[in-house]
Amino acid sequence: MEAEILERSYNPENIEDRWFRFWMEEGLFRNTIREGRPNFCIVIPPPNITGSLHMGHALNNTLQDILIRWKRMSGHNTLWQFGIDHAGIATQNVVERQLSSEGFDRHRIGQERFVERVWEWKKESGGTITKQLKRLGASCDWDRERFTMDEGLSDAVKEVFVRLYEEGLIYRADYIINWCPRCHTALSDLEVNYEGVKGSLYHIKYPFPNSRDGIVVATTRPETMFGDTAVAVNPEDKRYKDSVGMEVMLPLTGRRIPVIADSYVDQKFGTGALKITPAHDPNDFEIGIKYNLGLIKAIDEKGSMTENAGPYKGLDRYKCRKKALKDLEDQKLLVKEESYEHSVGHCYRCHTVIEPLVSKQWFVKMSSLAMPAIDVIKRGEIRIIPSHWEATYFEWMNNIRDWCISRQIWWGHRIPAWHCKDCGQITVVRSEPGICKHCNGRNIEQEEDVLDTWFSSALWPFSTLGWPHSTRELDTYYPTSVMVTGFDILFFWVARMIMMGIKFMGDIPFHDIYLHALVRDESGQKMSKSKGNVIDPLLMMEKYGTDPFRFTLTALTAQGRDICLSEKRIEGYRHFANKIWNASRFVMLNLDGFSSGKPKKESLADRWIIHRLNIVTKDVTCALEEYRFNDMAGLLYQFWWHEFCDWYIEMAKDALAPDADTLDRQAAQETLVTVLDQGLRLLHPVMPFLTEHIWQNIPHNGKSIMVASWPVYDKERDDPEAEKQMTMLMEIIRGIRNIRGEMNISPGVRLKAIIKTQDQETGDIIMRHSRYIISLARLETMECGVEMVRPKASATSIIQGLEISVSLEGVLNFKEESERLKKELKKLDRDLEVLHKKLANEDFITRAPSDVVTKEKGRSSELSEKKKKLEIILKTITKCMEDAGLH
RNA sequence: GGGCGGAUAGCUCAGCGGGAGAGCAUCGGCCUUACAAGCCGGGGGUCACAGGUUCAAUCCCUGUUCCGCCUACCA
Repeated sequence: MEAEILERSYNPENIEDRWFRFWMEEGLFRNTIREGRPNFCIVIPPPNITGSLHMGHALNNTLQDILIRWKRMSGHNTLWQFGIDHAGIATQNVVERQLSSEGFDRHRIGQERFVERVWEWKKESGGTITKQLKRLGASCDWDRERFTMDEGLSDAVKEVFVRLYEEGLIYRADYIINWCPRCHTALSDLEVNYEGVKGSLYHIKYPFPNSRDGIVVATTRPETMFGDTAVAVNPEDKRYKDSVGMEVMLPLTGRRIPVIADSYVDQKFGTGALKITPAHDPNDFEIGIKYNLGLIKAIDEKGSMTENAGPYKGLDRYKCRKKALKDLEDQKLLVKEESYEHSVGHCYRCHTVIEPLVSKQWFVKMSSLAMPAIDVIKRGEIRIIPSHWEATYFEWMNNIRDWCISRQIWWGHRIPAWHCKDCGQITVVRSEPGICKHCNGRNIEQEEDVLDTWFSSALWPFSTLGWPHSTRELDTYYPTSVMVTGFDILFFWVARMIMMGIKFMGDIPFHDIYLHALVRDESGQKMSKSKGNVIDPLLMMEKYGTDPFRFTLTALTAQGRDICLSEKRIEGYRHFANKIWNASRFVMLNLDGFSSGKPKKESLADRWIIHRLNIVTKDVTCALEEYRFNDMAGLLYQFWWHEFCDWYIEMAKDALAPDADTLDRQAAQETLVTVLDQGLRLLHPVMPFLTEHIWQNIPHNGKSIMVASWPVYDKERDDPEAEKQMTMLMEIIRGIRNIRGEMNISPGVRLKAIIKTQDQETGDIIMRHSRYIISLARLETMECGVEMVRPKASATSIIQGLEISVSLEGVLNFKEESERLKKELKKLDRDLEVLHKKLANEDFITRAPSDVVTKEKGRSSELSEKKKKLEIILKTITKCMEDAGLH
């Protein structure tokens, strides 16, 4: 690749697409397995086929990409397994909508044709999210893309279903389930969102036969009364003691139902009498079983009333409610209506109010699967990060309920079960059996229901690697390294993967679970289309560049905290990208005559920045190891901007000047290239495009920064002496700049500085590096030594025992300077007061650790010393003011 | 109802038993030829409230208030 001079400023447009293509063409994303290397594997949380990239995806995949790129550079065998989820209900909804716009519905074209239509749709629109993830720079092994509905994964699904069925862990039963009347399917408990809804609590009188008296029940859903099979009261309830065992008449239909007593009923709620509708309420269902009440279905799968509702038959459930209430009122049986807020289940896909229904469905028995999945977390075989999610996990797993896995839709894995019309038995096998296993009859039909999408997702960590076949990838990468996902699907997905992994692979699916936060808007609101507060990641990437966008997400990803994203932050980090761009540009413009090699003459600044680079390498690596993404970003930001750019580059300028010593220049060039190279590598996982582009244009070895080695901390390169000396020089420079700033002296004015040291040695160090101070503090001259005398008309700072005076002959405003010193003294007094109090405390001296005491004593004497010096200076200033007649 | 998390600068957030931090915003001074998407400097906080533990608390414990979130069968 030919080097090019960088443009004057960072412009992401021209570089992102280009380098992504380069990586693809070079096959750098591809998983390569080499013996003797550690393995690192992430299976992607599969995006929905219907999806397009939102902030959650952007965050989730940025973090995964950071980990994968880091491990790839560290020399691991790496696989980031990509794939897509068929999203049963969501996809079916999309295609149904399409059909309806053409004037069809799915029942008219039939299941087979419908499924074909979905595949057609997938071919056209299914690739959207893939393209978008590539735009984000995701370094998945794109050649290994899998789809939950493809052949291999479907085999895995069948295999698992059959084995669970054979073990008795899958069963079919009549049970109360959550029914979505719009999607026309059963849903698992997790797929129902409960929301507070303002409704009413209706008090309805159920009369005794041949009596005007009766029992008043309270309900939020009067339309379900046609399915009532009893009225229940608390056995302790004195009001109803005599009624238990009697019968009441169901209003509007006149059917008789018994009054029963059960302690489940809360005397204090409503009227203390509860209507029992086993076919339409999960609790009532339980009570129904307990008392053998039978099931009367009043509402059908479309949400309309059944013949059991008598004259209301065929009415929509809400229309029926309205009409029934009016009729009850006419009959004076509606005793009271009070407004009441309660929570109502909604379909998580289409937001329709869920109807609890009794229906024949397939279930997975969970308790025996859950137990080992609890243990692996307890034993620490799988770590959840941040760990506080463990409690939530245990809570759910310990109270786990059976999982309803059948869905009455057409898009999904059809349940591999065949019903025999002759003997009524079920045959569950891996492939079309042809005959009934029980009676050998040929009159069999496959179950129409399909499986919950999460059933196939639960197998994801091994099905994508080839299971049930034995493959090299499966051998190498299972258990995978880490699962990176949002906490919102901890139960939906993560827990189920653990259970299935243990069950079918005999091993955990991953070692770590990193649960990241939700991305919210800047005021902490969940982003949603209806609120109109969504920030579109694609728009952000276009506007500010992918790298700054990724960096922003990374910098905001603190463990256990939600992310409040504002566009301002992205803009800010674009400035950071520009800074890196320009620092690199500076280096490239100063490489005349550069030849790589160990410098013969290192300056203090060279030693210092190499030392800092080494430390940052250690810290960044450590942050990654602990999933502290925000710390990683912060460390890199600080190092690049405030150490490399603000200090090292400025200090190197002298050495690069045309008239500078050749050896100095060589050392500076070598250092600049080294820091740039290593600094870019450290940054690459977060900002892949920018770093690749720059890296390709500086002296480098290797094909791509993507596969350049990850920098390694080397204890030998620690240089605490350089750090110490630089810190002192930096503080001196800051001290002089501070005076300039506070005194409002323009940067154009060159100053004279006089530094009085306490010992000769320090003076020598300062003099040896005076060029840094002269240049960065913009001095004309600098003198330094033990014997220095402060000029009368000068402003002074005390730093590390040094008395730094800036001569301001003729320009010093004595009043201003005395104010400045007084301010400084006031601050000192405050600090000293605290310290004195502490040191005067006998308990502190005796009980605090001795190093703390020593430190505080040292600080105290340092500050006292400083105070003394400042007071003397203030005195002379005051005297000067008096002499000049100022007050 | 149960559980979890949060309350730190104007904003968004780190930190966490011994000297209150960052980015952005703000104010003052600068076109100092890598960068005005920049440089230099400044101001700004009883670390929600009340107790307790400790030589020492923003940090640990208890309680209160307010905000999120998860979870649950009160009709």
